[in-house]
Amino acid sequence: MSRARQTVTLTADLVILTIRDGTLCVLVVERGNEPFEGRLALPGGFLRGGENLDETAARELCEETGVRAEKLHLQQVGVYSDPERDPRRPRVVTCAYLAIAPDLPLPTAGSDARSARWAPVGVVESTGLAFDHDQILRDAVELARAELQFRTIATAFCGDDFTIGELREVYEVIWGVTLDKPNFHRKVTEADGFLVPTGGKRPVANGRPAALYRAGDAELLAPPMMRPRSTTPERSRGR
Amino acid sequence: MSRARQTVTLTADLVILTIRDGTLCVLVVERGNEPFEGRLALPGGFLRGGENLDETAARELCEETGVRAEKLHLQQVGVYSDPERDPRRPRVVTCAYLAIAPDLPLPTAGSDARSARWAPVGVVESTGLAFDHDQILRDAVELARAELQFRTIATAFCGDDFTIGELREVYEVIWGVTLDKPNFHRKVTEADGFLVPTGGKRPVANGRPAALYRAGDAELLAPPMMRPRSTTPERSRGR
DNA sequence: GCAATAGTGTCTCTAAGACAGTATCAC
DNA sequence: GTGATACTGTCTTAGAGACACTATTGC
Repeated sequence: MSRARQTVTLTADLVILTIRDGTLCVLVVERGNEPFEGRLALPGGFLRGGENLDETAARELCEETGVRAEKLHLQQVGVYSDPERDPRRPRVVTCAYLAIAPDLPLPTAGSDARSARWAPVGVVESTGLAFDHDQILRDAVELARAELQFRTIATAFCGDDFTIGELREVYEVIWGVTLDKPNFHRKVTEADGFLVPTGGKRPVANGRPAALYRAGDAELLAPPMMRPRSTTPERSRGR
Repeated sequence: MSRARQTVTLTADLVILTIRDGTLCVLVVERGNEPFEGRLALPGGFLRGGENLDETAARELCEETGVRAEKLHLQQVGVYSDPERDPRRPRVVTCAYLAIAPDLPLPTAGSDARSARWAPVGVVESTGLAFDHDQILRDAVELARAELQFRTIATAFCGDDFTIGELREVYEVIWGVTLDKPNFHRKVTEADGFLVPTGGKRPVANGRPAALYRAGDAELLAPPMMRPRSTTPERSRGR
């Protein structure tokens, strides 16, 4: 029996991150069915006939956020396949995806009437999620932290147009550090293909208006954005 | 039908890399069954009852190389789930793993009498593999290239004890570049936790004997090993 | 001695970090 | 004007790269 090939069902679970009010937030849903009915969980869904898992994830992402998935950053985190991770039969194996979205209004009273909402990652990590979603969330956030250094995904947290101050806030919130404003400004404006100035300006409550930028073509950030070494109390959260 | 939950079988496929005679090589097997009978493919196997996919991969790795999987580097690359990737029913979805091994003798005439053998990655990429294994191989090699910069996995290509010249060869072969010997030496010996001197020396054919090192505790290489920008004709191979 | 590889010293230059100083807004 | 934020200039310093030089072997 234990040597037999397993037949499993596959799901794609989403860790959709955004920044709201200076806090890293994740989209969670309240489960309406067993198992773990009433508990918070990551959104996700089953693989369907004609699609691959990336398409499953993109479909779910669109359903949950109301935004075309092509406009958001979406990448695999990993596969979670422990035999005991889901009590259902046949075995349920999931592929976790990291999605990054700007601060957008959810379709709360939408057609599905899903109880999807943004919750601060820190809060969710202490209250706990269903299944092994705590582990998935930790892994996805750690992946996002690492990718910020070498790839240009930080712009995915911002809207189409954004200021350098908003981009800096992305790094500061996700890494839990404070960065030097002048140096950050020089660094990102000089990184080739990272930012494209739109020419527009955004008035600020009090102060000089900030120039607006759009995301450039580059996917890789060269040279990388170095993460400060000293100010890193985030390590303690790791596995 | 297309909206129905799919039931699938899961496999773990392995991209086992090593360096032989100054060439990056991958372990391939000749398929003995349909589909793709007689074609070359990556080794892999089905998920079994009591195990998760990481354990499936570790078991296969041990079977193919004859080495305890804990001694080798093993990590997920990604999930490949296109509906047409495997003609069998039920659908076969695979999770690809990257494994890194020192140049070791294969159990060729072993119990299983598997036709496993090392083949240069460049040759395999031009002759082609079964299924979507060409894509998997490209992704795994690209992952290895990227990870070399920031993690200490290069030591996994070496034996227990190795010289700095051997370690430098790992970088040069995988990146397809030549690195400055003195600068490389200083860089890796000063990186905290990367190398531990054993005190031993290895005589060389012609020249001063090289000091021997073992892999240190660090997983992250800080500061990272920067990959030369100019000498990179490898990009053209990408997807 | 010569050839070959291992390893060190030193100079240059780029880029990161610190931080003073300037620009442009609301009031 | 003050206060706030955006942005620029400049100095310092760490580290990458180039490369001359020394060290230790086989012959």
